[in-house]
Amino acid sequence: MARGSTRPTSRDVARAAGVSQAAVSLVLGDKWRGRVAETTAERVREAALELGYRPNLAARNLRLGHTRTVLLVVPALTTEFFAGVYTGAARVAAEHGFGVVLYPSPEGIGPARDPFHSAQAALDGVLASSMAADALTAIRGDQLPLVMLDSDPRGSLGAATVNLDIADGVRQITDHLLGLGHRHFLHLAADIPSWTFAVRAHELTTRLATVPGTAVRTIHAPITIEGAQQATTAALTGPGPHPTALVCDDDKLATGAYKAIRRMGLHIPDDLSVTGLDDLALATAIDPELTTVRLDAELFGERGMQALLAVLDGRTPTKGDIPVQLVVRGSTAPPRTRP
Amino acid sequence: MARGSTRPTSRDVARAAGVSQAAVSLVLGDKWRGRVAETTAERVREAALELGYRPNLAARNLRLGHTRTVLLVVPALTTEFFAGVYTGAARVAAEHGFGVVLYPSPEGIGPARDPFHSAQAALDGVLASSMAADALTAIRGDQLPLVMLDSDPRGSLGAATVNLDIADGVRQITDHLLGLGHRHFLHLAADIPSWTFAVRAHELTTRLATVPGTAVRTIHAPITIEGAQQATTAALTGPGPHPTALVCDDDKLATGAYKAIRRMGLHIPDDLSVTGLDDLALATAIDPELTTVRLDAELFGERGMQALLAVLDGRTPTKGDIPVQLVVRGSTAPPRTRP
DNA sequence: CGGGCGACGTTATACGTAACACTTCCGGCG
DNA sequence: CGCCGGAAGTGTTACGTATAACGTCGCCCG
Repeated sequence: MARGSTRPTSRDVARAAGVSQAAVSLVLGDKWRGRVAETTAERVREAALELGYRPNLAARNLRLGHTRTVLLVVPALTTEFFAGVYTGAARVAAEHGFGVVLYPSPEGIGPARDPFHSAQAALDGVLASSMAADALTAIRGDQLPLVMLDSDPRGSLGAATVNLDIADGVRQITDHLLGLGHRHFLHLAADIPSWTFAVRAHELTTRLATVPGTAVRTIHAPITIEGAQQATTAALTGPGPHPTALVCDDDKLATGAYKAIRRMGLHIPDDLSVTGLDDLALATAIDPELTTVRLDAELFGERGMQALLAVLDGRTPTKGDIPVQLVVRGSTAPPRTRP
Repeated sequence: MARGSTRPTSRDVARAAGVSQAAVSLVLGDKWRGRVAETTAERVREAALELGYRPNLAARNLRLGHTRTVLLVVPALTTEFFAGVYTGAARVAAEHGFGVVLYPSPEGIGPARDPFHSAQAALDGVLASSMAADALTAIRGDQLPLVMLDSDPRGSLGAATVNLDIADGVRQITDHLLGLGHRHFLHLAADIPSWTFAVRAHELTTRLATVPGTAVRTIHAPITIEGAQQATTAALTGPGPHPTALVCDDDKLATGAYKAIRRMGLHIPDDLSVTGLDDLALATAIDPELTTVRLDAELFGERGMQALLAVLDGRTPTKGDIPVQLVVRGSTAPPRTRP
C-alpha cells in the first residue's frame, strides 16, 4: 500500500527527468509549443507516468484562483427529475471543461449550513458502490483509501467492503415462496455484471437445488420499467411451462413486470406471484402492493462511512453484513393449481 | 455586485484589526486559548465579520494536506435507494467533521473519466433550484455568481433565472379538463413555499376564474406518497360537493392520490379524473397511466448551465422559458354525470 | 562581421493559509 | 535584586503549482 510514501510532486518529476519544475508544468500543462524540445517533453511525460504523478489540485486552484467547477444544489436525491437536470448540466459543463459537484440539500439532518465545506477540494478517501465499477479504474489511479459498498469481499483489490446481507434476503424470499407451494420460478435479473446481482442469482439457484421438483428459468433485463416489461412479456408469451412465481432482482424490475402481466390480462397474485427487492416507495404505490425485502439504505450508508473513517484512521473496519428483512404484502399467494 | 473587488484574505482582516495574519489564523481557527487576549480576539472576529471574510479553502487544503472531504460514488441519481445511502453517509460524516461530495457516475455521456476533476475544490458559481431555498442564505453569504432554477424572475436577488414554462403546462391541463366537461376541481398542492408551486396554484385559479360555473378547492400535502394519500382520503370523505377532476402538483402526489382513491373503491377515470406534472417513470407505472405534463429535465439542466457559464463569462444569459407538453393518458375522461 | 532572433530552457515569485520558533512584557518568588 | 515563566503576540516558512521575466547559444541575414 505504501502508506507512508507521500505523493510525488512536479518537482519530483522534474528531478527524475533532469529538468526544472517549470518545464514540467509547461509540458504537462500543454503550454510547451516552441518552448521545450519534443524529446525533452517526452522525457518529462515518461517520468510523470513512471512516478504516477497527479497534480495537486489544491495547489493548482490556489495558484489559478479558479476551479472550473460548479455547484448544483438540488432539493433531494429522491427525484428522478433532478437526476435528469444533473445529466444535462454535467454534459454541457463537460463540454466547457467544467466539472459538476452535487450538493443534495439536507433532508432532515445532514450538514445543514455551509454547503461549501461539503463541496471542497481534493479527497481523503472514496466510498464506492460496486455498481459504479467502471469508475473504479480511474479511482485506482490515485492511491486513495477506498471502501466498497456491496462488493465481493474477495477480489476487491484489498479494499474493505461493507455489504448488505442480500444472500439472506433472497433466502427469505425463496423460502416464503416455497412455503406457499410454488415450484416453478422465473427469475427476472438485472443485466448488470455487478456482484450484488450475482449474489441474487447464485443464492436462488443453490437454494432451489436442494428442493426436488423445482425449476427456475432466468431472464435478463436492463433496470428500467420498460426493459423489465419487455423481457417479462417475451418470457411469458413464449412456449414451455408457465411459472407461478416471478422473482425480480429489484422493485423497479418488478414494477415493469407488473405492467407486462397486466397487459396480458393476468392477475397478481392469483395467476402469478411477484417479489421485488429494496422496498422503495414504489413498492406500495403499485397494485397490489409488492412483497419484497427491505434494505436499510441509511444504515448501509452509515456503516460504509464508519468503515471509511476507520481506514482513514489506520484502524481495521468492523466486519459483519447488514441484516435485511422480508416484507410480505399482497403480491404473493399460493399458486392456483398444483402442477 | 462589486465584480472587480477580490475576496478579502486573512491578511486584510489582520490589517483591519491591527494584528498579524498569524493572530487571525489562531483566532479564527479556535486555537487561541492562552495565546491571544479575549479583547483582541473579539476585535479580530469583528473585523472578519465586517469584511465578510471567508477562508480560501484551496489554500487551507494546500497547507493542511487533507480536506476532511470524502467522495461517494453512486451508480446514478435515479435510485431512491442511494438517496438513503447518501443521507446516512452524510450524517455520520458531518458528525466527524467531514463533508460529502457526490459523484453520480455518468449515465450515457457525462464526464466519463477523471471523477476527481469533477470533485475539486472551491466553486466558481452556483446553480440552485428554488426548492432548495433554505440553502440560499448560506450561498448568499459568499459572493458567488448564481443562477436560479425555476424561481421567481422578480425577487431572485438580482440573480438570473432559468424557468420551465410551468404556467403554460397548468394552462394545458386545465383546458384539457375543461374541454372534457369538468367543472368541479380539487387541487392537491405541495406544502412547500416555493415559487414553482405557487405558479401552479395561481395559474389554475386564474384560468378557472374566467369560466362561469367552475369551482376549485385546494388541499396541501407533503410531497410523499403517504402524505398525498392521507390528504386525498380526508378531502374525499369529507362533506360538500364531490369533485370530478383532481389536479396534482406533481406525479408523486398523483400516485398517492391513486392509492387513496383505490382504497375508497372508486375508479379512475370514471369516478374521478386525475392529472400529474413531471412525467416521471412513475407516471406509466401506475394503473391507469397518468395524464401529465412532460418536463424536459435534461434541457432544463443544459439551459441552466449555459446561463451560469454566460454569467461567469460576463455575458447576459439569454431569456425565454422552456416549453412543456401535455401528455394525455388513461387517467382523464369526461365526467360521468353533469352536475 | 555584428547583431538580432528563435529555440530551449531556468530562476524567481506569488497564491492564502497554518504552525513552529521566537520575542517582549510583566508579575511573582526566592 | 535577579530571574523564571506565562501571557500575548509577531516573523517566517512551507505547502505545490503556473507563469512572467530572464538567460544562453547558435545561426542567418544585412
